[in-house]
Amino acid sequence: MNNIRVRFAPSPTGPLHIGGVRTALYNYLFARKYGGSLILRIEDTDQARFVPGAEEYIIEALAWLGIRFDEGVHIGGAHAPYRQSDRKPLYRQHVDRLIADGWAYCAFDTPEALDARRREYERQGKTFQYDAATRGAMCNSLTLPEEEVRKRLNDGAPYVVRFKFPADTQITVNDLIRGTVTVNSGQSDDKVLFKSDGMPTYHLANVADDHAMQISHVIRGEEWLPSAPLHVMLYRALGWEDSMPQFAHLPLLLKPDGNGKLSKRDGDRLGFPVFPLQWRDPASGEVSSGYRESGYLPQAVINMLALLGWNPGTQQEKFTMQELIDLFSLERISKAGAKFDLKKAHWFNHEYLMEQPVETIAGWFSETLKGKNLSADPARVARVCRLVKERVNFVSEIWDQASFFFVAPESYDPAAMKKRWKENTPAVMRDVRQLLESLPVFSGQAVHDALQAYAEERSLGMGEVMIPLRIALTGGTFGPDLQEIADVLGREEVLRRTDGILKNRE
RNA sequence: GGUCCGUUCAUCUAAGGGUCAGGAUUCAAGAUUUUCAUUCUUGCCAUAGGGGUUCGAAUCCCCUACGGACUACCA
Repeated sequence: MNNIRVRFAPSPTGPLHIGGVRTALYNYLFARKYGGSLILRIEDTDQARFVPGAEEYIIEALAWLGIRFDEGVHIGGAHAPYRQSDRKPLYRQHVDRLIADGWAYCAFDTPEALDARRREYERQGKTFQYDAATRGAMCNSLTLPEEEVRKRLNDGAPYVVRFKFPADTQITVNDLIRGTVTVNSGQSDDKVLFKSDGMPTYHLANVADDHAMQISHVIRGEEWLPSAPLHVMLYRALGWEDSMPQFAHLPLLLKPDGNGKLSKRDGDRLGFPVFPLQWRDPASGEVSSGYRESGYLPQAVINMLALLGWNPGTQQEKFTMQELIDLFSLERISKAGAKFDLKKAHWFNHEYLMEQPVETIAGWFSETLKGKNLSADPARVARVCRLVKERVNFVSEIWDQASFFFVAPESYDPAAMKKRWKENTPAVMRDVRQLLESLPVFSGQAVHDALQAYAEERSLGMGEVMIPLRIALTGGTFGPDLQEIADVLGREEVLRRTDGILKNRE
């Protein structure tokens, strides 16, 4: 119907981090909003950094978050293959054409030679750059005699292909978020397009594939802005300028503490996951936590990420995926980097947790119980969840709030005892015990009424009666309505715990 | 070092020349409650600095400062 085609093109060098997830999300929202297509392309041109399992991880993580693709390495499509290593033969022709047209050349300098050259410049306080000014002094097809070049190529000598950046032209990149960015070509070095291992570099592969896959908009992180002029030049050199995609460079996600862009290594150092899913590094065995395993709901992660660098201009803060799709626009993406806000992430999760049916929450909490070798009637678990859910941000916190429903307290909060367990309390508790035992019908309401009557009769504050009982039942001064607690626990257990605390204080 | 990008409360951000600079999160206080939490109410807190342009600037321009990205045969 229309020609909006965008892609998310991660490199399988490890787990995706939330910055990457946000890039994927924005691409997804943009595609959906305009009825376009989203493509998942795997950019694995660096064989040395390939990490097994990373591709599967990326697919699973995005699926968990509800980001769906129309074409991609995992589902195929009209432009398959979608993995760059599988597209290897396709790149060679572009390189050959660039060389033939004088846009690129072969360079035979060894990594060691380049290193030496860089060090030499450094000694003189300068920075070496392989460009129009220096390429004439290097070992390449521009400086070597034609015959020598042919000989080296025939002999299979290792070489790379470099882009021949013009010495002095203005290159303009039109960015949908930042406006016009102009740089002089003289600032750029002759980037390697084709490596000695026969694989293209990111720059060539990216441009070639975006063109082949008819990508209309390149929405990617700001770290790519400096190389965007090269990409523009590449489109021009390959004769594709007319169908060049539009660029939108997203602001970076920053570390919440100090400075700098959020990176994979920040991991759990800062108290929040940087990965959508838990990741176990296959080489080191090191485990990094994920949002999913930490108890975040995918909707919360999506909502939080969507607002890190974008907003609809209204005061609405909570959005369904469909609302995000309807509201999204590239124009409303901010230019400055955004710091991750842990507290707000918690708040979002709380909000979405509250929206879940109690049965769902109870289902999750049952797993926690199972893990502790506790079993309970589903109706009872659901009831407990209903009582405590508003007090937590994560399902994992329910246990902290509700363990006493399943296990009698083994100790009593010293601070609470000090403050609330008075001299006359044991006597009061013995009366309370008596009262509850003789209740004709035991219910939360009955307990409440009986204690209220007792307090009035003895001219005691409700707190003097209720709080010690609360401590007896829960171990501290926290938790939901005491009447509800008593009701769930039942007479037998309430009496047992009352005895328990009295015995403990003797 | 060089090139490019950026800069509104602690954090995410709104206000695209004229508003008491708004909202959310956090934090604090109050109310409520038998506890804690929730909830409700209130409060604290910002246009980096300096120059212009203009009747008028958070908004446009310049300089400075600060921050960031990039500067590999990595993406």
